[in-house]
Amino acid sequence: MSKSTMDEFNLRIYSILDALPTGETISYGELAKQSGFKGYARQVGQLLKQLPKDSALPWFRVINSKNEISFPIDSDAYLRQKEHLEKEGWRVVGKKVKPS
DNA sequence: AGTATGGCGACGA
DNA sequence: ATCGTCGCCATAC
Repeated sequence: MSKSTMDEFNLRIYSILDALPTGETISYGELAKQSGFKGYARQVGQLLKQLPKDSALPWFRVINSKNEISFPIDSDAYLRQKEHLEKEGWRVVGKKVKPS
């Protein structure tokens, strides 16, 4: 993947994520697919992990295809994501993100 | 150049 | 529901 292609990829991911409605979630793979880069789920993860902690983008609305938070249960990141999701009406049991 | 490591995903057992 | 195994692809050594 060339550098310019990557820039394009990043922009699309940001754009889609920015437009993702409150109360909704999306998977890494789905994001990748919608951006036109099917199979780039891991790259989505890589991109999101470099976002500043106070980013305006709803990074926490991105979970894996099994509807789980992709962080170790005891990590800080896990907790932060859980808080956010619950604040938007989800119930988080372990790693599972369930509708309330 | 080869290997390990991820905020992943699909499928089979 | 859970655990392996593979496939996937950029990054870091």
